[in-house]
Amino acid sequence: MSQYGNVEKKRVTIYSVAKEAGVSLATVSRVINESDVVKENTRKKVQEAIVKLGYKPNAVAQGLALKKTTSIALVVPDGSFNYIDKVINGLLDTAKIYKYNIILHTATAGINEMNEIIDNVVKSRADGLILYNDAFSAKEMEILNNFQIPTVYLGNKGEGDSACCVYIDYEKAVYELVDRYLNKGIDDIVIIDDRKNPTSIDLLIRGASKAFEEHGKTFGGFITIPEDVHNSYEFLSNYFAHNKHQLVITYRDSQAIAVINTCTENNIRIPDETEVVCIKDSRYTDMFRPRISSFIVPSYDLGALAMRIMTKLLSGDIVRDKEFKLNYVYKSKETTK
Amino acid sequence: MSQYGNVEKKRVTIYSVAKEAGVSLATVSRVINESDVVKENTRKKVQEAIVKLGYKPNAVAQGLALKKTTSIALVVPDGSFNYIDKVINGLLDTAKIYKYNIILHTATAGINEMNEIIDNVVKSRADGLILYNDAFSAKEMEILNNFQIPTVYLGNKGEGDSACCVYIDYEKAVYELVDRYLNKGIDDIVIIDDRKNPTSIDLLIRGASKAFEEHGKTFGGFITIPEDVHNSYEFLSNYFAHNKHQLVITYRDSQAIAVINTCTENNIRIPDETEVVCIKDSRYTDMFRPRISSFIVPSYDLGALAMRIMTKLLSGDIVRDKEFKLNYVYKSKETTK
DNA sequence: CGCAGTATTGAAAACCCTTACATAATTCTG
DNA sequence: CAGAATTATGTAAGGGTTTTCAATACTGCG
Repeated sequence: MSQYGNVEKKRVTIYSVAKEAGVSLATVSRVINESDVVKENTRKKVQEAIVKLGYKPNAVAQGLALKKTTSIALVVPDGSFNYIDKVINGLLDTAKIYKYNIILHTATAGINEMNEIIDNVVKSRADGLILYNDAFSAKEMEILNNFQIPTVYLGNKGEGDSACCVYIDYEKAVYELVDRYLNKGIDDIVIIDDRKNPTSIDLLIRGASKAFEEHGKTFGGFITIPEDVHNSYEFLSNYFAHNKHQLVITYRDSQAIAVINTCTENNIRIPDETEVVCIKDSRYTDMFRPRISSFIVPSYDLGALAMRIMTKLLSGDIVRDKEFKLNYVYKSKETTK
Repeated sequence: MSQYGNVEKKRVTIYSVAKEAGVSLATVSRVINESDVVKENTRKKVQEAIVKLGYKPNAVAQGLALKKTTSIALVVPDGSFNYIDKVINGLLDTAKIYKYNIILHTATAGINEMNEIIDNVVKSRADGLILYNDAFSAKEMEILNNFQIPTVYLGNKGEGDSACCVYIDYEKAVYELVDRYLNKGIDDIVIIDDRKNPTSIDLLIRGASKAFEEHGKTFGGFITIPEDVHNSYEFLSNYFAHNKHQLVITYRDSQAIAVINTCTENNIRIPDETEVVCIKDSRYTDMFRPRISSFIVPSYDLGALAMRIMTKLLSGDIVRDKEFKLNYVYKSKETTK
């Protein structure tokens, strides 16, 4: 079977173009790659032949000859698209500018899966790897470090110190938030951990702990949704029927919504009795009623920056800063006083 | 610069393995490709050499030799990830099973962009193309038809009759829905069109029109959000401050939420005075209060099926059915009586 | 007009695989 | 145990590019 369908059209290669234009294939190659040595006259002949035959360079052959594919592998956690859409948009837009293709991989947490993906990435000879890693554990990250490929960690710090990373400083965000509440004398603060974003939740807890420590207290307020619970909504509903807190911090919008709904159902008034803050802003935090207080984060820029750093890495530029923290803005809306 | 980083490690190729194992490269190739002609003894030697050297086949070279890349291009509308996440999940999971790589492209509506993407796809020599096309116009689709590559349309019908397509039959869904309301004597029905998913909205309107016609009436109830309006929320808010309808149908959850919020703000009681149905279900339709009545659609299966059809297409199997419609389930919740 | 020097072009190797065909090794048959 | 039939391996061409180095075509100058 031919490359495209059953119609056996003969392939148009650099040879066909060379023949059509009456030059050697080397010259055609030079025209394609915009080398400035080729004479204006021959360039025109070649260009015409290219148009006439509808020639499109074969990136596979180029990849083999150049030992680079101008494609980069993007690994994201399974089922994460709904909350990283803007990141991906930023990443893809930037990739387009630099003419990189993105090969998309999803990974469920797990070492086997991670190894499989790496095999795949190596096999595909992607020039680089961007890993959105708020759902992977240190163990999984370790696998990556053993394998040499320019890598940018996205959404969180990397483990090895060699790789670049781009992320929002959630630790500081939570620190500031909690500090503010502690100053107001509010210390019944909990963080919801649904075990789906371990590395990010770690950051949140670290931030809260730091604030508590500075106030001479110890932070212990995380509600961990047990692993065997499939419907976290039900779990939270049950929990908030029996417990009340002054401030509930969640990572994702869906968790904030679950908390707000369950509180409301249990006649806990928001924000009067319980305040809720969602760390990761989304389009829904503004559409939901009450509007959910959250941190506005530059998700698009996050993706765009990651990709830009990758291009720097690949062009051989020295990247001095390894760690890029992006700013957030806290936006108090209707779920906080 | 070497393929990976600055360390100029010498590449391990099929030659190195052959040398290490004391066989010819043809034999190594046979072992890799699990040909059954090679003797058990030599196979073992080769396998050992592969492990020892850490050899990983080069898909680029394979692609050149085999004239196929085992990768398929996925084109989705810009900024669509938040609402097609499950589709992509299904698609990627299936691709993984069949060992296909997915090269991701986003397209804003527009002919230039579409041409650029096609250039890119051809250049990359992807074996096939899957197009999520609920945001592209006929004009853009036409470009695709002029170019020979196995294509599966996802989320909507294709224009040409040659290509396969997988979609939810929204036309029928709306037809049944509207028919039910007309039978109850309710005919003040409107569809919100935000101009972002023209082809899908067309289906909705067609379904509604058909139902109206069968009842001897004409359907004219679409609220089109003007092109120059950037904040559709504000537009709807303004609209519903002055207008009231018995049934409002929206395509996406965000539109339904906007309608519900604006109605509520204008003291229009839902569902008593106005009922709202969201066609495309999402995780938020259940989390929002009131819970939004919607059509549950098998998004994951949609993606999975598209990919499976693609593998059939590529393996040269004859695909008899070109059009795959998936079933939906209407779920009446709290925004309808 | 002839030659040095420069601007263009071409030939061929390299990139890393697959596979048809040829050859070598093994097994089977009488 | 020879020769046929079969099985296992090797050789070499081909896939479509880039790029080095050599060859050729031009230019300007004396």
